[in-house]
Amino acid sequence: MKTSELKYKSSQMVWPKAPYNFGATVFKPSHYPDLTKVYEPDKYWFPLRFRGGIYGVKLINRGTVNKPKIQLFIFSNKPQNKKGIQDIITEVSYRFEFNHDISEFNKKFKKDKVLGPFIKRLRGMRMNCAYDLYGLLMIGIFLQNTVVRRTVQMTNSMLSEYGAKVRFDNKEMFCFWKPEEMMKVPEQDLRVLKVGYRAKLFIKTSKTFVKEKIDEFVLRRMPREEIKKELLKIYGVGPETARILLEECFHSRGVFEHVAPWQQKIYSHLLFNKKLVPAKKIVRYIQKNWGEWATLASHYIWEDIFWQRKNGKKIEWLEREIRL
DNA sequence: CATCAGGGCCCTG
DNA sequence: CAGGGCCCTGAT
Repeated sequence: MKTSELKYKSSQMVWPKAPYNFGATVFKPSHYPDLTKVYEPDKYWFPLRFRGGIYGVKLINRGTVNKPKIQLFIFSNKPQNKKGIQDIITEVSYRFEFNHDISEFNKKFKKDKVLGPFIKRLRGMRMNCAYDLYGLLMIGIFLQNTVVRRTVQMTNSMLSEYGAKVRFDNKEMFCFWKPEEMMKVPEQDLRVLKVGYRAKLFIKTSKTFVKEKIDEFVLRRMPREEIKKELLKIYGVGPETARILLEECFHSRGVFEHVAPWQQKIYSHLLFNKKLVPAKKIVRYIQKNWGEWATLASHYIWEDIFWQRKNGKKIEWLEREIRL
């Protein structure tokens, strides 16, 4: 495989809207590890497919939660111009919610009996999505109907075979293939990589992306319910994958309507201190308590336990559910 | 050894 | 609307 060397570099300073929690926003400990990004405390590297090109983006935290400041480096394989740089910054701002105003969320719930402690620990955390819609959909397919270990294995083998390897700032990582490429791959070639029946999904959804000219920039301007309707039309996208895409890629934060069985167990522990509470009850509870902020609220509750785990706390019941 | 379910989804009856 | 099948793998 050919590695793209991104040797042209530019640097800009950006000031996200406070409060902005850099670490908790760029890195999500609940996500499975893969080769598409690199995280170190206060630093984050990822490839960005944008307008037909691949760029390398590096974010460095130069501020605090209350006085956020981020240095944003762009790496490319050809010289950069002002307009291009500005457009990439706008895109990264969208993906990492630099300009979202969450002050109302904090004000409203910092003394909330349930949510308060979570907000205290993760204050300024937002949703993020380093991927474009197509990339995140690929992740969604890797997640379907399997355990995390196998998801990781499938992702890595597919990236090594079909991904675009990029190198910048002395880091190497993979960017997902383009749908135009994947739609032409014979199903048998994918089956060899042990992705099972997902082989068909990768090819079919790629064809859909190309033929229907699915454009996430158009979707972003539509109301949530419209986006959801469009996403569910894609073969292989059901309620859970749509939820992932809506929350992460489209930054939808007001509607909480679906929990997968795995999440159901974890929310049952965290919110009800019980082994298994009916999914419907969990959904109602979260939506009722935190209304137009329900998704963001659930995100705080969700990520918190994984941060504790990352920071070395042993949580027996959680380990059983993760099974890495 | 066999059987089963897993961070779903589609299709069928 | 319930239930079976799908790839593969580790757990039982």
